[in-house]
Amino acid sequence: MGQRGDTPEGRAARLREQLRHHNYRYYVLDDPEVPDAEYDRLMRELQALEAEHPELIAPDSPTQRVGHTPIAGFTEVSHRQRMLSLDNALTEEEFAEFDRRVRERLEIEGDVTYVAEPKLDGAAISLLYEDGVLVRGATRGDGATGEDVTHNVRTVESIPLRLRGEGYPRVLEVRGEIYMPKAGFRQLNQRMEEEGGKPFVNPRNAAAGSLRQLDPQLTAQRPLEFYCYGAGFHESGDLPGRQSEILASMMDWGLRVSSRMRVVVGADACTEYFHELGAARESLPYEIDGAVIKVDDVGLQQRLGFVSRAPRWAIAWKYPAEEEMTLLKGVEFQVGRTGALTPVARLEPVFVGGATVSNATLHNMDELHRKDVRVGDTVIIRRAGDVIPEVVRVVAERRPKGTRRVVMPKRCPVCASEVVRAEGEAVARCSGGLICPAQRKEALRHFASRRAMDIEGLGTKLIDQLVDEEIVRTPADLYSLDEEVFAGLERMGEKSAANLVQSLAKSRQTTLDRFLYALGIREVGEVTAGSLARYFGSMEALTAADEEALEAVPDVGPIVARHVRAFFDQQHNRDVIEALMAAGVSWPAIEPAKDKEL
DNA sequence: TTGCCTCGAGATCA
DNA sequence: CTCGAGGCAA
Repeated sequence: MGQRGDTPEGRAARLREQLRHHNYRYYVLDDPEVPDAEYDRLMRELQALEAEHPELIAPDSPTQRVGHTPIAGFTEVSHRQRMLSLDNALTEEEFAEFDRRVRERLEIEGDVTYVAEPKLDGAAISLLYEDGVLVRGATRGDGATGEDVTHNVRTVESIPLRLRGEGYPRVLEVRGEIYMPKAGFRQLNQRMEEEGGKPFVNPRNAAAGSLRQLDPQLTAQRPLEFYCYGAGFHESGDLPGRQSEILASMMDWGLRVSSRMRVVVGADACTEYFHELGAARESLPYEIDGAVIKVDDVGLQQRLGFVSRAPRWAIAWKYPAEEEMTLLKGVEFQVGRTGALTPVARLEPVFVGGATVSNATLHNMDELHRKDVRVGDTVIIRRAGDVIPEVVRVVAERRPKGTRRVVMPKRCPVCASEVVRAEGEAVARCSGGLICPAQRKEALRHFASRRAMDIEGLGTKLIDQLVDEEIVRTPADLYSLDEEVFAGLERMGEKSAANLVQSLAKSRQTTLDRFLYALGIREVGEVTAGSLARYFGSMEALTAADEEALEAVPDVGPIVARHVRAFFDQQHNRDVIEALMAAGVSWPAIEPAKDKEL
């Protein structure tokens, strides 16, 4: 209700102020001041006012949370400060070791002051505020570059579109976790099932999936929440000197911080916190997989610095991974790109750690025998680091009679070539080389992959067909195929075939780095391929280099040198390279670094 | 490794 | 409608 003499601008400003306040009370403090009906009434009034005076609409108005048009696609954003991951501690000893290292590096005799908080199971997010207004939300990505998900982030009510109060830096990056509470997850799944959709398998995937929607109207229907846990980049304004104070400031600015955040002094207090949190875990309204412990003093954090991808001043102390029992139905041997035979456990599917697991690698025979895993056994499964399925151990009491030790096959299960295990090595390899269709398929997959030749549209199924039908033997064969050949394959129409021919043509123009990497030389990954390319500058120089010359390349030791030399010593490898170049694969010339140094 | 989303395109059926 | 590919997150 407008007051007499109130201008539309003034009224709109006051309504926004009130709505922001109530929103904050409701979503951030979880302590509403007014009934929902009152909030709705204010919101409707503002909407009406804005409809009447569209010029009054501002992007940070509470009415503007949910955009009405889907975005065309995701764009990349580079983080102004890298988003790092955390080292893990899985046991009390490992945590004690972390604390010991911190004290040692800082030369502190007594207790270190830490900040502890729950580690939520959601998706990490970076929020950028400029002049207190939310201007960008981005996913973590690889830490350096993430995806712009601003349109979706804005729909999360516990994320303020505008910061409250004052004293925040003019540019402030807030970091935190977007997650889906257990209750919201249950309701959402119920709703989806009622509507004939299929439910999400766990809250984490539901949250991450919601953030990847193009249409913010859909995301707005998902019960997402946000907790902030730190600051990233900031400019024109200072932050306090302690993590705990930074978080306190964030709360003043209207950001939601876990109410279970605590300042804890010394390792013992951390341990106590960890166990208390563990006891409360079940009853928490959200899923957590551990606690995050950070050194409180920012000055000390800076002195501690970083190791490669993780800060030395923080650790994720995780609860033991969930374990389940299931039946081991068989052990198969998978043939990799280098011919390595990896034993893989085929399991009766079992839901563990938020996903259904039906395969688990057994790494190698030593590992397999150490655990004495046999077909027919009941085994304990977990997802190590909550990702990779792992056979923990056999349940000995449940072993049926007549099981036998698993043995490495004498011959490759794919091509029947002899399997050899080099002296002192843990892995056994198919000796068939590129005779072996499995190795050929893997080599082609690698060749076509994004970071190698980047042949779009050439996926697993297609490669399988091309190799099985003996249309393609080596990567060079790919370039001699035309649309008719592709169109004759399963699930390939004219359009797909033409697209594939196009992307093959495009891949011809590459770089020496990529080409070297694409060849799949053992021990030559992206980084080494880059070093070799820069050092030698040309295929001719590299092919001619002996082991001694190779070892002169930075980060290339005797093992890599031997593999590289062995690769070029094989006539058929040289033939393939020649054929590829004859097919038009080329790259810009590089000035060899070798010559510059001399 | 699994699950999620999106896109393009082929397969299926009315 | 379903599938394959690709990209992303943990």
